[in-house]
Amino acid sequence: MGSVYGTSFLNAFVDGSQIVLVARDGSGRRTLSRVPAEWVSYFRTADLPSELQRDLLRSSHVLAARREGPWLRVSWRSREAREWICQDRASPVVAQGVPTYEGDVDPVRRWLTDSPCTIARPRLVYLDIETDSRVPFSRKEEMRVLAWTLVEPGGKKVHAVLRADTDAGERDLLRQLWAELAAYDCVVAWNGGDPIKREGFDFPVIVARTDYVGGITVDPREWLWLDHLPLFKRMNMHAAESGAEKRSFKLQSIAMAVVGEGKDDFDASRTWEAWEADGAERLRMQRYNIKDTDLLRRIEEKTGYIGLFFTICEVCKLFPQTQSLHPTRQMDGFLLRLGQERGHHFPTRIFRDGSAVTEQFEGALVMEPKVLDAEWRARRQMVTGILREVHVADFASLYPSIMITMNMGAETKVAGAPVQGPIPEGLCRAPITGVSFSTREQSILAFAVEELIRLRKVWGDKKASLPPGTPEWYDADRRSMAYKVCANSFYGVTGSPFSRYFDASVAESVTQTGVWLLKLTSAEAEKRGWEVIYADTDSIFTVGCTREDFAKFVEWCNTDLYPRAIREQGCTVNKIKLAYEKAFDRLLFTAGKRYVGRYSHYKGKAATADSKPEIKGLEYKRGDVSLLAVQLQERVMKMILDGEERLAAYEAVILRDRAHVLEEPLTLEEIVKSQALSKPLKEYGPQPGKDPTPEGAHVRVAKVLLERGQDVGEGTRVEFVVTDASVSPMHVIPAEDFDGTCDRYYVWDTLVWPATERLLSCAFPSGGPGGGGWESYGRVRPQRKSPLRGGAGEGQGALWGPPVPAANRLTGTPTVPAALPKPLVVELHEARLAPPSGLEKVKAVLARFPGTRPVHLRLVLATGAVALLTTSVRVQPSPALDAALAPFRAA
DNA sequence: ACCTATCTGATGGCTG
DNA sequence: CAGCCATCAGAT
Repeated sequence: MGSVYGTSFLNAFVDGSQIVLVARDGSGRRTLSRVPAEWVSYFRTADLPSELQRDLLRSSHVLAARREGPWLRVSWRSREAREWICQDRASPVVAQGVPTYEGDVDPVRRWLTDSPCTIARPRLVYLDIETDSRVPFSRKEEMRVLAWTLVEPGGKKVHAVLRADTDAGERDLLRQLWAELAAYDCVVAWNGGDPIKREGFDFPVIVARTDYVGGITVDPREWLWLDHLPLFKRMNMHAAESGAEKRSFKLQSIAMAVVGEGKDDFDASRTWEAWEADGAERLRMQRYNIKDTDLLRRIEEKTGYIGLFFTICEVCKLFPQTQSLHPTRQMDGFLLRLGQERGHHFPTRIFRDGSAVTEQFEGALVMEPKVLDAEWRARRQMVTGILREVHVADFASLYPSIMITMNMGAETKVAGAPVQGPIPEGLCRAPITGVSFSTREQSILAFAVEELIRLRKVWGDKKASLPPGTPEWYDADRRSMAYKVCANSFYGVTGSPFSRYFDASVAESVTQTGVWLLKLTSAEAEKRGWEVIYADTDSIFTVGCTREDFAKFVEWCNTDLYPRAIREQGCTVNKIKLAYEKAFDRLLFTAGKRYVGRYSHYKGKAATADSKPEIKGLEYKRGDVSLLAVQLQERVMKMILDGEERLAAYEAVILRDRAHVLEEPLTLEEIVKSQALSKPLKEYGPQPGKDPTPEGAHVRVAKVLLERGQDVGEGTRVEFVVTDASVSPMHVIPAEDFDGTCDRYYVWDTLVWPATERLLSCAFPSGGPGGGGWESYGRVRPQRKSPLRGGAGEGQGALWGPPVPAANRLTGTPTVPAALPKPLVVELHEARLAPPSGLEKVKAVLARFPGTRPVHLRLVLATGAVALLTTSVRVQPSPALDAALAPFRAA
């Protein structure tokens, strides 16, 4: 088939015994060509006993066989024949334990791997349809299509609406749609799903309706169907700045978060009525449809995710359709091709049943943040938990670098090499696991990852050489990013039992070499008298040194420490590189993987007043917490980072929000919780052969929504409101049923306050104003149920619950850890601290009496109330200090 | 059908 | 029935 070699293809699919290849000719016309579909498996001839080889070659199931170096390439007559030979226990190949290679690769992948063709950039179009709203979602194939819109990336729109509520009318509408689609190759829709598998919405509906109305000759396989929703999710999860883009994946919510565009004023659950009403109503529905479609285009304009995905597909030789989003497919595309070029083949992927126990392996090192330990703080005389001037270094692309440096790969792994002691010539050994790899020939994995990193740099350099913002600059940027995405995902695929590259000992050697490097680096930093206060996977956080010290240290690690240590493991190359990434001016941990900090510099560039803080793991970043919780946490976070030390200032913010939660009307968006269904709804609840597990609130709500005919498939985010958490299981309602009633005590005690309490009790561990513990702001639920609930106050539930009992204000046991030195308490009078510099004057006085005890300043306000100000100053109490403070003392 | 580590909250059994 | 504990699910 010389005519199709070396060209570019848009799509391909198996049709009987042939592959149909889709391309476009010079004038842009779509062309179809056919090549034979091959069901291939490889053997190593050395593995095949001669008798078995003879039998194989004579078998009627074999279409063709040829030698390729040490390999035997066998083309089977059918998929079933190949499956039996490679996977069935009764087959002589499996019975004799002869390994097979790539015996699961489908004909399209095989052809793409073997031919030097490239992936063409498809013509992209966005699609959205409106359907009959009277039909429940569970019968989506029975919904009549009322309108459709296509939008091009450039903004050009085509729209059509049903002319008559008849099958003939719908046939015309769909015929028009397919005629327009002929100009495009890749169709993008939000929750479009899969046209064949009945998943999602738009794609299966138009295919099912086309079948139903009849008379339209079209093969949907000629198009690439790409679901924008999972694509956005996958690309955005790591990139999202806050939880706003994770809360709901409805098009309207994402559009709001990304392009800042609100809903069109139209009730989507009444499309039928709008169509039937004709006139202005119908026009509104049409406008709504057009606008929704255009939102897809605008989301892509902002994010560039589809463009990046197209580039990833080009790099990995995949067609840009929904299935190609899976990293296993991406790595398969890249590595099968690379193996072919280098005369190497990979094991047949065995389909294990779900119940099989998969091999687990150890992961990365995560240190408990030292600052959370009260004794540690006491030793360092820290009154607050806020760290200052913390230097952070991290390894550049740690896992890819390790894979290259240790030449890791299933085929370079050496069985039976010594786990400790001297390392034999020609081997290198991963520390901790003791797994050895040959250094004589580069592994495919190492080569692949090195190639990806090299190409990333090529395009990164190219980008730097181009005028920013030009199409070429964007293209180079996307390519550089695509190579990075691939390089980073390869370790994960190696650790996945569903991948043909799965090897737990290789994956574990990757993670444990990381652990070893981190510990090595940490030990060296501590030898210099600095303290490593936190480390996670590929980064270390250090205090006690200057910027110059730390920069020099990182340099020394790269030029001295690592080259030496790596050589000692027998490696012949070294790609390990540490970088001084940033320093935090202020940094607050609440737990491992949870912190917020403000930079003093980032890669040497000094931070400015508007530099955004770095937030990791906190509720602020999560999509499942209520908005009120996020807002309070955000405010308090900013205050902490701004250096606010007057606890009374925090109290004001807390009490204001608490009063709002307990006493004022609350909006749905402030309190709604959102959780995803991680599996199909049917799989919740008691499962045969498994212990019964309690049903989560979101599952109970999802079942109600299902009853109402809504789409609640796997991955759907369910929004709900808790109406009574004082009973078990707690009472919940779908968000759409919210009428202003909710359990306010639950909202404060569980949803809102704990997230902020954790911040404050880590920042100011000795407690809130007046020395009470921060926990005293919580526990607002009265001991007994409000008499208003259920009885006389019918219909109000907890909505108008009683105000917070006075007993719950600022009481509780102080939480000063016993190990901390007792602070010296100095009472000051507000009037004597006249701004602007009153407090500074007091601090200046304190600074003249350096010592070992922390000071708490109690400020007596004009109203008689007392506020507590913590200081970072420590003093030696003395009569002289007493005298110096006298002018500021309270009467 | 990409890994592990970690944290948080819901739930239900057990205990005093 | 509050508090402790183990277990599970979900999120990062």
